[in-house]
Amino acid sequence: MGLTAVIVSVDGTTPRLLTVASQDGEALPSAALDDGADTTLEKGVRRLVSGSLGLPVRYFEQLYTFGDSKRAPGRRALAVAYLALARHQPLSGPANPRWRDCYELFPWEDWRQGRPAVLDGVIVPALERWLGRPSPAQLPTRTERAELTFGTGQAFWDPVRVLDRYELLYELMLVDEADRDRRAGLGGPCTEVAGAAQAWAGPLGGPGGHVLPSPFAEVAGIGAPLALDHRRIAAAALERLRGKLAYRPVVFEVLPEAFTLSALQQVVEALAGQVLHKQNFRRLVAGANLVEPTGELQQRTGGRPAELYRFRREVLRERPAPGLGLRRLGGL
Amino acid sequence: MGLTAVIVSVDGTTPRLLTVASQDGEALPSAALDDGADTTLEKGVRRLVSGSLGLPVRYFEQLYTFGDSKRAPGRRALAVAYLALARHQPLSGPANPRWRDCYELFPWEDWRQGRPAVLDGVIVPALERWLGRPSPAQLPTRTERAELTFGTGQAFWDPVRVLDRYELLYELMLVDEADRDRRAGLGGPCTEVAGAAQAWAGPLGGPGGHVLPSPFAEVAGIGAPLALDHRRIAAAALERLRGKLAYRPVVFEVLPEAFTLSALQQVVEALAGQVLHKQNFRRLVAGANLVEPTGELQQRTGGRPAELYRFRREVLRERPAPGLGLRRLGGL
DNA sequence: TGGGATATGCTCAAACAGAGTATAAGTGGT
DNA sequence: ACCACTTATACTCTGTTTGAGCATATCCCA
Repeated sequence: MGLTAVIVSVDGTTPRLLTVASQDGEALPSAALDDGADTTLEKGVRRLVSGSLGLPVRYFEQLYTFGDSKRAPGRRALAVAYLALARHQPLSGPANPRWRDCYELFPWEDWRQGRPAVLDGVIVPALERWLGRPSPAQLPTRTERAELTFGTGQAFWDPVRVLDRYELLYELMLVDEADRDRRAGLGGPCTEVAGAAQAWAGPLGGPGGHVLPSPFAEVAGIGAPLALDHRRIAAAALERLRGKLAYRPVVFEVLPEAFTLSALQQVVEALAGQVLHKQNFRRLVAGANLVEPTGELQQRTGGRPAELYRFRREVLRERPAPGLGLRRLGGL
Repeated sequence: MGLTAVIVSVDGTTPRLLTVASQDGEALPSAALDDGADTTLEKGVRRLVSGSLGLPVRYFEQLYTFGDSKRAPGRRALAVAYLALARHQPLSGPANPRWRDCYELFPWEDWRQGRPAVLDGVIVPALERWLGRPSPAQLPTRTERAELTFGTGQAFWDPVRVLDRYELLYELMLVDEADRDRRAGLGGPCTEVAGAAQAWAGPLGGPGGHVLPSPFAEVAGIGAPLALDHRRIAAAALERLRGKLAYRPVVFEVLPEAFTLSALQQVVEALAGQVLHKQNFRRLVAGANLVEPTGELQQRTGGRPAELYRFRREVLRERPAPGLGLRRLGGL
């Protein structure tokens, strides 16, 4: 039983996650659960994050438990993964901690400078090859899956479906670890995650598909891999975080005490991987009463000075945010 | 390492969850993880649900991993909980399975007949007593917590925060198992769940509070308890399910193949614990293209016959559902 | 045949989201 | 001191979505 933490911060406009050096290469910080000391899983995570890395973590939540017996060579490794948010700060320590740019791991997820080149350069062609040789029964399913996850065809790009996309790329052998796992005799189906998989093959059955033989491995893998299945875990974390942005004020946990509205917007944009309409964003934030001015100004913005704001922690209790009116019933 | 399943169905207008008889009393179906057979956690759950109960489960997703070493007497019991959806059907089996009315467990969650009596009868008075004797530092925090979770004061009732409410009731000793756990020397802080707790005590620190001494235990506990912490797990499941209703078409997994719009609405209302505006609900469903008419009519509705519809499974792939535009950024 | 019940269709206003225009107030160079 | 440039902030306009209610259709049953 292990614990794994995906610790996220934002450095200016760059979303980052913390990695450490491990015997298997760059990895997410992990630790075995100490049955004596860790009376709760949360305590275990705090020990892992605050203790060994000395990092003040401002928010965390349980992400997912990965239990595939094939996820690591040899042993069955059950890992409870946590998502954590921290303010950006310099790192040091025996484990060689490092703030990694999230979009080095997931280059296709950053749409802030427009549609990422890797999509049309590598991914879409690979998807087309994948769709080009279908068993007739599979074709519609595959087409739909490709369209929905990557927003080809009619569908839109949904910034939240990070994990779906990663898993499809894994199946297509477009990420290095797919090939690596296959060589190691692992690389079973990507089924085991977040309730995402089973949507494809109808009720219950996960894709059940194994990774493709090989012919798609001609290109160098996209993005930077991590040890074991840690990049998958990171994908699940980014998905969760993006989803959370929409209904809970979590961004503030990676922002300093006082910040400008532009800074706030940049952080949201960094995590969402999308640009937002500036004026409307401002209206939204103001309307929600999420922040209050500190009275200070930030000079040297390069233009007009910006007012500094702080998060109104009270809103954590105020927000009407009725979860299920007809209003929020977009999905059903 | 155990698996626990919260299997939900809807019987007419009654949401139900499956319980079995155990040595500790009525419990959720659980099983130890079989390291040999269960190469993935999902397989383990399928074995648990389909295998031992013979129930066709149409959807499931991992819910949460409960790892508090105090959650059961003696041993450390780590349990991965899954949420599962099934169509309602008669049960039988050696484990004495039974469809329990969800709102027997959580009477305060059903607002379909108006504000539940137990709120003003028991809960609000207890909250007021709780707020009446605060250490001065605690008062604002407690007030805010009470208001947000139970929608007293300014705040609205948020149908989704099922777990928050259960946990507060547990701390207030208003549910039987709180007292039971205390006697058994368990009943540590309720911290360990779903990222809900830490919202209260500011960054990181969970409430850290232990259950109250005793003076609140004068009333009989509210609702029907389950073994161990299973009612907490059920609360987490209901919360997840209510949240999911808003953005994923999961209701259809508990509905029969063909259904009327009224039946669909009744199921949503049953799970949400809220009544919805009929005409608008209809407009919403039609507008989302979620269903298509079968051409059949259902007679004997007591009034005009209703058209029968089926779920358009294709929408699982169509839905544009852009997750993060400014549009969906209500929470931030 | 008429009353009651449910299903279904349509209207209307308020709130909201997306996009654009205009103005304010700094910085840095000349 | 003045200029161009940059960023911040305010306001407008329009189409869409939501909440709520009214009206009509079509059955059952007494």
